[in-house]
Formats: sequence, structure tokens, C-alpha cells
Amino acid sequence: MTSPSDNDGLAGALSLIVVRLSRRLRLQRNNELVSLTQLSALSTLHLEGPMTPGGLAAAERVKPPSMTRVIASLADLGMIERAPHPTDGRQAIVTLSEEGEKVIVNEHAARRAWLSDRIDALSAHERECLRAALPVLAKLVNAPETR
Amino acid sequence: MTSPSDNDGLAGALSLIVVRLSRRLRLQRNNELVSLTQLSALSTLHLEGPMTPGGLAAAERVKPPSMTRVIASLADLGMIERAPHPTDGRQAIVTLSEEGEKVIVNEHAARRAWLSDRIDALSAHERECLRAALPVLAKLVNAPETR
DNA sequence: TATTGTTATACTCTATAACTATA
DNA sequence: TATAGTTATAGAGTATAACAATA
Repeated sequence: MTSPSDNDGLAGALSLIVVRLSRRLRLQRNNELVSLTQLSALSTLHLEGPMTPGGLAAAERVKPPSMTRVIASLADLGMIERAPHPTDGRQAIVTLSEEGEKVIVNEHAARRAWLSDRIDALSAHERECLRAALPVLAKLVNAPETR
Repeated sequence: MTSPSDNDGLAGALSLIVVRLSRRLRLQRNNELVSLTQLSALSTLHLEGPMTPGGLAAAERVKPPSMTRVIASLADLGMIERAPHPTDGRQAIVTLSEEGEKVIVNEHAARRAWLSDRIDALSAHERECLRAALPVLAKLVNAPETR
């Protein structure tokens, strides 16, 4: 009982909202070219440049076998390319293809996306709240395990 | 191109963060008694009282067959009870059991939860940003389809 | 006929364990 | 041996389609 403030309530409410929102977001993407999981990996490659499967798994906070599957599906779609590592035969380098770049750019411009429409409908103040919360949420995502 | 502000970027960033955070939250709960999906359903019952499976599915924004499975798993755990509807033989009434109530209360008090610890580590201002964003996120979750 | 809920089935996402190849 | 990645397998969560019971 070290915290008199309602951080537990905040955590509980946030986690329920996050799980429900992710449910809606995933569903809403069912007609899209790539899933949210795939898009997330593409975005990391776009942001951080070519990297190994292990590095991508770490960045996305999934285990290597999970990333193997995501990479395979994206390679099937022609959105990434795998090249041998220049010095270490065990590793590989995953690179965004031209097609993959296009998808990322289109996503950024996808005004018709479900979430964009909903955000457009918010007040300026509400949008500001979201914007201010983003880096905080990112901090939570990237928090180390420590347990 | 009606919005000169960067709402698309906001939507894209938010959806990636939400998917990654929900990934971590789900994983972090693997040792817990109930999953996030189950907890979410229990919370709705706690908040809104007994309701039909269809009502619960609508509240959770999943399809009825999905809710059938969640309900079955929670009934197996003894956390909910199903009773016949008083006037409509097709429907049923799902009620939180004593055990289910306990779980909800414990969750609220679970200071050791992963997310609570992370939130404790934030600054007061960061927590305020999260708190302010919660109702906005809830609004997004509960936005109607309109498409 | 229309509605409510369940069953049957399938797909996505993720994990752990076991294996292969290279360091 | 240790590390990087893949394959094999399994489980959770969700969906659609088909069905049964009731209105």
C-alpha cells in the first residue's frame, strides 16, 4: 500500500481498454493487405532499417519462432527480402522491399482507415490527450522485464 | 486531404502501440488465473451486472460464437453461472459467481501486476497523460461501426 | 420466419521444445 | 559449447457457416 493514488485502477482500466481496442483494430484490418502484426514488423524495418530476424523479434517483443513466421509471410507477399549476413553465416539480414516501402507509405496516407476516421471525429483537446499519451504508452511497451 | 493536422500519423502510431502493448499484456498474464479476454468479460459483468450471452458479446465487441467459448471457459473455472431467462426460453442469463467477484476484486488490488509496476515508475505528469487519454481511448473502443 | 445461442471448423498469432548450421 | 534461426507442435482467441430451439 505504498501508493495512495489509484495506479492499480489506472493499470486495470488501461489494460482492458488496450485489449478491446486491439481487438477492434485487428478485426478492422481483415480486408487490408497486411495484418497489424505484419504491419508492425514492416514499420520497425522502415524506422530502423535492415536487421536480423533476431533483432526484429527483440524489437517487436516476440520470440524468434514467432518472428520466423511473420518474416516468412511477409517474404511470400514480396514485402521483404532476406540476404545472408556478410560475416556471420548463422544470421540473415531482413530488408524492406520496394513493395514493402509502398505499403508503409500508403498506410501513412490511409485516411480512410477506421481509426483515422474515429480520431477525426474527436475534439482537438481529445486528440491532444492521445498525442500526449503516445510516448507514455511507448515507454510502457519498451519497459524492460525486470522480473 | 481535409485535415492539415497529422491525424493519420496519430492513428498509425496509436494502433502500432496498442497492438504491441496488448501483446505484452497478454503474455504477462500467462501465469495468472484468468486471461485478459476472460478478465475483460468478467469486468463487464461486474460493471453492468447479469446479462445474456448476446449482450455480453456486444459489450465486448466480439461475435456470439466467440463469447460462447469465453463463457464456457469461465463457467468451467466456476467464475460465472448460467441461468435460464425468465421469459424467453432461447436466451440465458450469465451472472458473476462469488468466485468471479473475488477475482475482480483481487485484480483491482493486484499491485504486483506488471503494468502497475510500470505505471508506478512513471512521473506524475506521465500518469496524468495516461489518465486523460483513457476516456478518449474508451470512446474509440465504443465508436459505432458506421461502415 | 426471425432470433438466440451453440457446434463445427478454420485461421491468425503466439509460445515452448527440438533441431540444424555456424561460430 | 554457445548462438541464430527454423521446424514441429500446441494453445488461445477470433471468425464464418450451419444447426437447434424458441418466439
